[in-house]
Amino acid sequence: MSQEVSVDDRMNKLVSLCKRRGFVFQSSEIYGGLKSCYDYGPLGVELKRNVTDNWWRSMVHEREDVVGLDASIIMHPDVWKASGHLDGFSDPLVECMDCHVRFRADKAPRMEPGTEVTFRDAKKKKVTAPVLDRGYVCSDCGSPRLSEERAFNLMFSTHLGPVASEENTVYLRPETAQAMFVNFLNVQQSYRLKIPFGIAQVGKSFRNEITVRHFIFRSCEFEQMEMEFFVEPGSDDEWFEYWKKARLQWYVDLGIDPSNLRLRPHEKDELAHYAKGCSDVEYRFPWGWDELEGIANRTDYDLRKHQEASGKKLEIIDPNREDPNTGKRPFRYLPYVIEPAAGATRAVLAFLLDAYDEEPPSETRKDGRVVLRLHPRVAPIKAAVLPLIKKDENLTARARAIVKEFWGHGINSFYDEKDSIGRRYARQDEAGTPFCLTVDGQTLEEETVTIRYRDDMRQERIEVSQAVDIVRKKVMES
RNA sequence: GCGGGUGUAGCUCAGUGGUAGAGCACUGCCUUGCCAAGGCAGAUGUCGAGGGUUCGAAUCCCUUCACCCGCUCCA
Repeated sequence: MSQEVSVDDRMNKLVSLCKRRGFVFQSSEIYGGLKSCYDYGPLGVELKRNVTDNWWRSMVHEREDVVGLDASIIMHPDVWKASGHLDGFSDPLVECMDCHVRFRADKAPRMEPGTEVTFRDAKKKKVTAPVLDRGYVCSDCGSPRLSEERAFNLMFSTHLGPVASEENTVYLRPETAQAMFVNFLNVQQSYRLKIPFGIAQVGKSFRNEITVRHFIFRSCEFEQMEMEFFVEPGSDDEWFEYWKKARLQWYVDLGIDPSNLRLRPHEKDELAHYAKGCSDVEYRFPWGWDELEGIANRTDYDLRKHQEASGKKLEIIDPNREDPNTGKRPFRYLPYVIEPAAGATRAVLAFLLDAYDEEPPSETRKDGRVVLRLHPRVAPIKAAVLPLIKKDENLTARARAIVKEFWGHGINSFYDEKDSIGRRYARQDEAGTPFCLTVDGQTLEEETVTIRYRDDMRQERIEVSQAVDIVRKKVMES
């Protein structure tokens, strides 16, 4: 019990820290805030960019077989008709008049209309009532006394053009994936790609979720990191296994505690209609295990749907191979797709929660400290440069020069001369800055600075001329 | 959307009808100079918002917005 309270506490403390230090603010706060919308402050924007940049680097830049795409958020409405989002996103919801649970009509237990069913009402009394013509009962208590079905379209709609009308209704994308399918041949042909290959995209998606919860975990406007990997049918199982492993490892490599991560295969009844297999990368959030990323074997479902709906062939033509069925060249086929689809904003929350640590008071620090043990690669600021004494212009000038040198090498670093040195270290600990360089009298005499490590507060002296290299190596190699 | 809870300074919170507060944080100066040191001075509030009751509302009533917990959905 006490543990649950402290876990709850951790989330609340993180939300406070996010606001206090400028990671995340509530959107439009001075107007009372807007549901589920959040803004990323000076440190938050750096962290989020580092997360997506590291994803891009690992998925696109460090591979021969994956290329990038940045597609428009508004797409032709037929795309969503073909993908099934226009239908599938209008889930009829029903509320139980007895237990007040809200559930999806299409997932409710079916019953023959007119059947007398016995269930317990709100006062737990046994009641009998006939099943309505709709032919289902409450998925929770079994009551047939239900509200009307109400359709909820989960896509945001707007109009393309100044006059609002049915004909020019368009939608904000509910996922980035469809742009990769629609552009499949454009990318493949322009870049002379051979199967297997992937198309990656990072960007915002929008869903009118029924319930939003858990800070930035589930919001109506969110950021995705998705990659569609096109493979020859038959090799899909192997690639599915490959990407499951690779994606889990990505989080581990960026410092998430492996004991807080797991791969959870979907149950058969949980699988989306298009998927042959799906596994979620889950993180142990304060409220329980929850999804960071889904890796799905989408088969040729999407390309087939778009091929049918658009009337354009989306097949790969391999002139050097014979069709296994006819024995003739070329071999034409629709590739299968393995999709690792990650939530970037969810990853940000996981990185923050996993890094959040409170140290009790110790000999060196009587107040204890709050420290974000972020991996150096995702840390918003890599190095803080601090003159030991503000009054000495020689020290401040030297420190500022060092910061400039870091900037010149593309390393985000920060200059701070305000308050005592201990207080400045504490501020950087809360910001997750892995390294502090302190410029003191010795610096001017022998061109050395102390480097102080966030995680264990250890200090050592290094040559100023090597500072950039040392920090860069620690950021890149750790 | 349903049920329960919360909303007062940047953060954590006290304040149950009678002059809006504390700690930390923040700004300036002095002292100190390697882990949130001390002193002096200072600034800071639509008491979430709107309406009502009252001589008087942070406090009572109504409406609304946002957040948290459960149900539900998803990356």
